[in-house]
Amino acid sequence: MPLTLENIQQKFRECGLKSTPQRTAIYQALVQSTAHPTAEDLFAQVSPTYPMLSLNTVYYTLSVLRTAGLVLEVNIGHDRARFDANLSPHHHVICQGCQNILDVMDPRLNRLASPSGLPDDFEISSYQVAFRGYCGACRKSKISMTTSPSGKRPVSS
Amino acid sequence: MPLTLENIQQKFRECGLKSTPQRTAIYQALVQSTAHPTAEDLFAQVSPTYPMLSLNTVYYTLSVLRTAGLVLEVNIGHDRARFDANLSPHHHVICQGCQNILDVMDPRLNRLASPSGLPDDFEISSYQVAFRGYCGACRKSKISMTTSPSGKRPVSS
DNA sequence: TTGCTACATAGGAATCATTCCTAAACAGGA
DNA sequence: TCCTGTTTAGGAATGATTCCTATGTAGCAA
Ligand SMILES: [Mn+2]
Ligand SMILES: [Mn+2]
Ligand SMILES: [Zn+2]
Ligand SMILES: [Zn+2]
Repeated sequence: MPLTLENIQQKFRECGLKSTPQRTAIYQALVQSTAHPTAEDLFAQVSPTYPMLSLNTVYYTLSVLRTAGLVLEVNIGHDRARFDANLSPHHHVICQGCQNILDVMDPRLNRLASPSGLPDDFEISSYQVAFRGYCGACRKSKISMTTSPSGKRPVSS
Repeated sequence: MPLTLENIQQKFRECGLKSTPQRTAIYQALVQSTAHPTAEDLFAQVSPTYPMLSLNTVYYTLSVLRTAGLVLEVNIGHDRARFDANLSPHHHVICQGCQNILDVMDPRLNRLASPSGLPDDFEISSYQVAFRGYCGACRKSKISMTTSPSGKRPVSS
């Protein structure tokens, strides 16, 4: 099933969500992306089509979609919140240079045994593996960046 | 080796760090804790002994210790930064009720194979597994908390 | 022991992502 | 078509973290 407008609107109806142009555009932009964008990324992408769009609405919409279970908040580190409409179980790798986040679909990671050594009454409901490293582009430019501890984004897809 | 003052001061010297009362107290508080405290947690703990201590100094000290490799920033989610002086490789579980973070020392988790499906030029340098769930105390009180999406901390320490 | 100097501290202001507040617009059902 | 509860936009508020800067001081050398 491709992501036609009717498809999105039906998904909203199934979740009991009103279907508005802004909400549809924000969700569609997120579904089409594999970059795990921030609220501001989505705002920048949808804004040209809806010049009246408020960043506030993006935040509100994302919280609604998250509550409905259509969107996941994928935060690696404690910087800006990043979002993911890919609901299939998977993990992530973040480039410490450009901060780009890639999906890691390796099915072995979805079978990790419950960890030992926890209190008996602690109940694990989920887990996420966050890999860190450097992408090819950032590895090449890493030599010249001895000063700043956190690099800028050279390539952002 | 217990954590005497001389021990801490020697460790600072080995890293080329000046040894000040504030710095020593902050690091000592972090070493003694297993709670992965925030900067403000540490400020609250050290403040009574050093009433002139600035929260700013806590942030600066933590960044210095992190750069020196004596302290790790353990951020699960993108909320406040939390710190860890436990340098042995391990992972974490966070209670979604009280936000307490526990260490997960299961050695199996330190042997995960490099994930498949990544671009060839991506170089993984580390990874961290973050488990989520509910501790015993929060499970018991979860029934009465249908309204607030993120609960308060019932037990902290 | 004394003096120098680079680093550390404290306090205030600035930053910035996110949330709160509120009035107007509107989607969806009656 | 009308009503009502939701959604939106915009402005203000919040709060963690960083920036700026003057003063203090640890560690080294004379
Ligand atoms: Mn993803
Ligand atoms: Mn830990
Ligand atoms: Zn990169
Ligand atoms: Zn708990």
